[in-house]
Amino acid sequence: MIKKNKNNRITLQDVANQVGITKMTASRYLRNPKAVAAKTGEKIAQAIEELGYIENKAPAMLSKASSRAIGVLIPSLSNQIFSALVHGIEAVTKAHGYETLLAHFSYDEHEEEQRIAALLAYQVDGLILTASQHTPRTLQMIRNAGIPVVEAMELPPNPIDMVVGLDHIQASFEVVNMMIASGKRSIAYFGARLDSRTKLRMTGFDNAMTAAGLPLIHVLTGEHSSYSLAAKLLDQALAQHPTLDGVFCTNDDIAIGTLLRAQQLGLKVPDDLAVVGYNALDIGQSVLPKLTSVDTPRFAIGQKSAELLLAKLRGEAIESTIVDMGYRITDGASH
Amino acid sequence: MIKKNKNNRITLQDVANQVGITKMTASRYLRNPKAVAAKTGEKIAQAIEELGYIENKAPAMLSKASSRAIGVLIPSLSNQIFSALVHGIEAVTKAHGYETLLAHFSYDEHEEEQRIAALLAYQVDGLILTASQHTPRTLQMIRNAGIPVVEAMELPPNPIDMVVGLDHIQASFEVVNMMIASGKRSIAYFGARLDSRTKLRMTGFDNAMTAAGLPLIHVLTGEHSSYSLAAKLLDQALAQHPTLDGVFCTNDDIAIGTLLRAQQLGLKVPDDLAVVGYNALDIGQSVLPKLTSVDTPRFAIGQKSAELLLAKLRGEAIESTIVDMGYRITDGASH
DNA sequence: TTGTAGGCGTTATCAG
DNA sequence: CTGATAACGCCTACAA
Repeated sequence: MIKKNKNNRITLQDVANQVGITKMTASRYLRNPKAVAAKTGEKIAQAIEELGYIENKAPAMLSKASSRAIGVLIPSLSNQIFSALVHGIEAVTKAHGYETLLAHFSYDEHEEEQRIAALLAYQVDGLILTASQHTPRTLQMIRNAGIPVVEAMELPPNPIDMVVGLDHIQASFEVVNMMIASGKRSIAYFGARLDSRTKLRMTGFDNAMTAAGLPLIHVLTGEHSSYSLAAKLLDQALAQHPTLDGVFCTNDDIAIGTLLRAQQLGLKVPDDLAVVGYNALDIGQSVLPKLTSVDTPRFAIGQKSAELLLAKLRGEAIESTIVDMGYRITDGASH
Repeated sequence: MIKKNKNNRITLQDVANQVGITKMTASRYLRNPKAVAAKTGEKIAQAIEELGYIENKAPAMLSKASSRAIGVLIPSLSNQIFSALVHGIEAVTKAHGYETLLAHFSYDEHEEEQRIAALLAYQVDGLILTASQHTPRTLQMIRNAGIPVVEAMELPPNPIDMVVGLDHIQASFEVVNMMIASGKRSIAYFGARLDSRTKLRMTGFDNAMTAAGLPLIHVLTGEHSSYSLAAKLLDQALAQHPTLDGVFCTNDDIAIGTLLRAQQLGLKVPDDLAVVGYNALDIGQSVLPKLTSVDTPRFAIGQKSAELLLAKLRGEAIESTIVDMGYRITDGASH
């Protein structure tokens, strides 16, 4: 009969009892199997297997300086961008034996604050954030925790600590200039769910249009972006601006919805209406014409963010605490 | 100067020192502000604010039976289905003051095993899983932990504990019968990333086709589903089966990609080719004709899963440990 | 209303 | 190579 503790979970003591040693030896074996006698090690391994022992993170969180876990905050669980970012992060953290605690906050600063408090309660050694806007209390909590932080995706002007991102204003400026160079004159910006990146892209759009002496047309909504929402935005834009000949969209979901709607209305893309997206999702390759979009290196941003964070945790010198990972404009045919 | 402990994080002792009381009183205040004198409470609140004290989960994980956290495992971070499931779960857990620890495993049983071990190391009180296939070691770990488990999304024949899902075989059977009733005779099943739900839907497809005396056409790939992958699948299917007049897809991503590709090839949907999807994502409403799909109540499944789990944690009697949440076939026009 | 003592599971440290 | 002891931060139980 297997003895269990109050929590009904197997402890190192149970393993030690089974083998007839002290938990100290079992503990040593777990961290470094060669630190105990080969014979003892074998018995311990067998007991662990037999009892189904699972590590307990609590004591480490309680007593050690490091919990060997980092927290990652993403705005949304259904966005391929952040999925790729997380995969990039985990490619690095796994290789270094770090746990990744994931939390999402639905693009809400106060929700972010609560999730960060929860992650800090789990004693994470570092944080990777994906927004550049934080509540004062969030900033205070992070300061108090005294842990390294990476803000990923953007290049915020007043970073908390380290930054790995790209210049969304510049990328938007460049791609809108391409649209203007194609002869488009009445271009609208379609924005949804007004998060910080949506605003940066709008700034880039505004800069390009203003520089060309063209009017600014903004069609914005606070709703979560979706394909069907895009159709509504286009209908609205065409009603107000019948001469509309181009749309720069804050993301590919909006862009695809706009493109499909335009084609349903009998508009030729890009001749009658240019449509440009952002993020270069796969679906942009499945429509005709292929979608012109801004490709962002989110996997690489994740990797670099994790590398910077772990380097700082190891106390290594960081060459640059602000890293611009750049972007690429895809050669679509929709602009 | 604020005193900090070894971990450099503020503890209740720091708060108590600041006020000139013992940490016990501060602890009491946190759990129930009315348990201490009003004046003391005010001072404690002020000190907590001033020092930026954040709860530490470690002692609770270490000493109490309950960590007030549950673990949730999802296969993918970029799938709206699981995003909705998680939102449903959190709607319930938040209301009950439970933390949700999220992990993803990329549709890989062994990755799932590792993530479950990690969640158990964090002393979660319960688990919500989204797959019905688990490694033997996963099952053993869960048994050893002795915590309640909900398997969500499917109705597995040999459940670990509780189940909240729907009958994918029946849903697929029904929708394929609709295609047959529309006069389609040469229908293919498009499957990607062969997870358990893909297989269940294929079984439903097979059942319907066999019952109608029609041939089984399977076009499968182990790749992650995407719009552009769907185009390849359709090209392949048409090459092998020139008389193809219908496609039942394992999900809407594949279905939309198939529909767009069919239209690019000049095929009329549904007259030349019927296309039916699964999950009823928003994009199905943005294409013409609107996509016929199977709508699954994933938010409600999340809610119900969390409710069952918390009820069991409270020791309440559960009426039924297997809950079928049903499905609905959308009235699209693509079949 | 507030304080004291002890314990949760693991590991650093020091002994053997 | 292995063992004993103390410590981590909080909470339960008991005491004042």
